[in-house]
Amino acid sequence: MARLTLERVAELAGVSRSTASRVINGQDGVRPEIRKRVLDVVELTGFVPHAAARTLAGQRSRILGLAIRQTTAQVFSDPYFAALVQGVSRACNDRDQTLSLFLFESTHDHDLLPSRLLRTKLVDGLVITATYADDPLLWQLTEAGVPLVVVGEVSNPDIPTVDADNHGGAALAAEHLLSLGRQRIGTVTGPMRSGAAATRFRAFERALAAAGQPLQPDLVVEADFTDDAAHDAAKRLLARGPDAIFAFSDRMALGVLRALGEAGLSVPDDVALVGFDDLPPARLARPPLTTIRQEVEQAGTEAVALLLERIQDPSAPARRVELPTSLVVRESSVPRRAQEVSA
Amino acid sequence: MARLTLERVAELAGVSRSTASRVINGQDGVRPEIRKRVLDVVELTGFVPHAAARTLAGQRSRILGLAIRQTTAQVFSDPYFAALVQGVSRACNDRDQTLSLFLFESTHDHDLLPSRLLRTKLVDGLVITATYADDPLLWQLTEAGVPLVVVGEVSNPDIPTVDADNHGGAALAAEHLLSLGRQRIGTVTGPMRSGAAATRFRAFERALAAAGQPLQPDLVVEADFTDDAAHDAAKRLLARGPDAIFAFSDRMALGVLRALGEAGLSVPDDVALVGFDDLPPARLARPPLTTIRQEVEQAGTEAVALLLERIQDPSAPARRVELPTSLVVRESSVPRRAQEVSA
DNA sequence: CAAGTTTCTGGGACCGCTCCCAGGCGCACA
DNA sequence: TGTGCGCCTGGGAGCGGTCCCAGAAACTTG
Repeated sequence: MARLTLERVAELAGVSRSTASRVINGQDGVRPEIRKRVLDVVELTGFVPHAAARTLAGQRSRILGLAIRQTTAQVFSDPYFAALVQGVSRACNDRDQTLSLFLFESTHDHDLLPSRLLRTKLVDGLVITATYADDPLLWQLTEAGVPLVVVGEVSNPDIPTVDADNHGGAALAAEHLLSLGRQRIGTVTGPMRSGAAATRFRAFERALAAAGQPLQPDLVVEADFTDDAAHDAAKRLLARGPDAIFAFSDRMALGVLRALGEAGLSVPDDVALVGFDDLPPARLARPPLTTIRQEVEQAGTEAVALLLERIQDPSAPARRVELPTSLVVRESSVPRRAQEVSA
Repeated sequence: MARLTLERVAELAGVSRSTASRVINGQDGVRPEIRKRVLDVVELTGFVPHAAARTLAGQRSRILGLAIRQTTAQVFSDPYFAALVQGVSRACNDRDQTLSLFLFESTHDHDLLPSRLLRTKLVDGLVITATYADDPLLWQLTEAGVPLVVVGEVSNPDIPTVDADNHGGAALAAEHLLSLGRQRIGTVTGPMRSGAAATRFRAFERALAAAGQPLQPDLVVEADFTDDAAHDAAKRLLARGPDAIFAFSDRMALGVLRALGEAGLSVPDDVALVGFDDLPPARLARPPLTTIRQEVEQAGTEAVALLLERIQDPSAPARRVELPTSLVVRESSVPRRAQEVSA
């Protein structure tokens, strides 16, 4: 059986390749009657254009890459990335793009990204996340002329980004803990070279200071967004007797929670706890976690939209989208007197 | 600047396109001296062959698809899939393949899979998971002649699969709970049309029966692998007073744990709990979860290996790889008397 | 009704690579 | 030294589309 090609479809419809191509790509300038004839044949045969041929001839692959740097082997199991992937995937499906996922370890697969995905012209553009604000990779990529969108913060103003309102979110957390009357408010931060962590930190610090209750340096510990690191960091922190902790992600909050449990401290009675993200684990934790909600999945779809814009017009100024954050109060931070109220 | 193409590389090396191609593809039959000349030019220029052109000419895209059906919006956040993706991704990187991720909702994106990924010849083959044993999609795909590997169980013997030893794992769980002296052993199963769930159930049932302590029908409740469903199912189950529960996944065990907590029951004192998977959440749960360990990430890499075999020789008999399972005992099922031992 | 437009349609030239085939060259053998 | 054979190498023909351009057809307009 001869392969089904555009040529064959054209033949069956009694038109030329060019005309068939126009119809299939929805270009106008084809008489309705002829258009219908072609569409009928397409319908009948189930013709679908060959991806590679299209790419080769048309210079566009309709494949978008999603690159995630794996700091540790477990990073991808972070529900944050799961949600992000979900959003990106949905957007790709909706906008007729194919998603290519690229998980790389900085050390090992580093050059695979440029060579495998980019210089081969496999992808039209890249959504990239889990990078640091001044990641050299980003410069490398922009210089290579790859359409790029970063989910998170970057220092290079020519790169479009989509990010949560980290500033507002952290401020909400601070105000909330203050409103509970907590006096010794501590924090388990992410790595400070991460833009998100740095921003949350500054905002948190500022909000506490504004309330006349500045953040005490000894109540600040740094972790790396994993629960294990947060657990260890929290153990150090607990020695300084905080009565409230703001963890920079839910996943880290879970680690903190574990440390609190091991120390025999009750939440929120002894220590109030607030996380960041509002992903499923927050709700499932015992006690359920108060957290700063951000729209991770939406960030994914938004990133795809930005990337498509970028691909179409690479010279347009880089847009930056900021997604809202909000406070979700659960049991891990209810006021002390209301503590006996159950879920 | 003229684009860097194979032609140009050949020119720079003073050889023909064909020879350059041979060198780049590692074929032999090229004089070492000439080979070196070409490789030097490649090194110097950083040439990488154009993916689409290769695909078009060579009939192989070097792209593997990973398709995951999304039963609920949250499925992908299941750490099981996270681990699987991780494994598949790593294997693709190692074996010079690109990974295309396709998350689809049965209802909405169903036909996107065949048309977007397959008929366009975008992918050389497909790893597919989260399907049911007799999923019509699988027949459809095999009939379309797409090289296919399923992670899980399928009824069609012509499809290669990689799967955990569900039978052995479930038996381990049963024996373990029996060894604790539990009398009223219940189970929260996955959906029975899932092959894994069915197998685990049969094995669990059989192992209990073999010990002269058959599974009581009223102590069996079915859920759908999500924690919420497991939580609800467990609430029903608890009314029948079980003293041990085997949940068919860690994620479900977490839901059960929540239900137990809400019912004021202690684990493992009142009810011993065993999960399945041994993914990170199991260790992080309070108390840490006894579980049946399976090598999810390895399943991913194995699937890629099988798929590559399949692509190379589609007519070879379908291999089935079974990965070992093992019992990991943690606090959720320690013997009653040892309960006071802390972590 | 001729000439000038505008609208459609068809053909050719690629896109960059792989693969097949033919020819050149060197060597062994007779 | 002539012939045969094997090893390398180069050229040509696609792979299946897109895009540009020219020419045909249909429609204006004076």
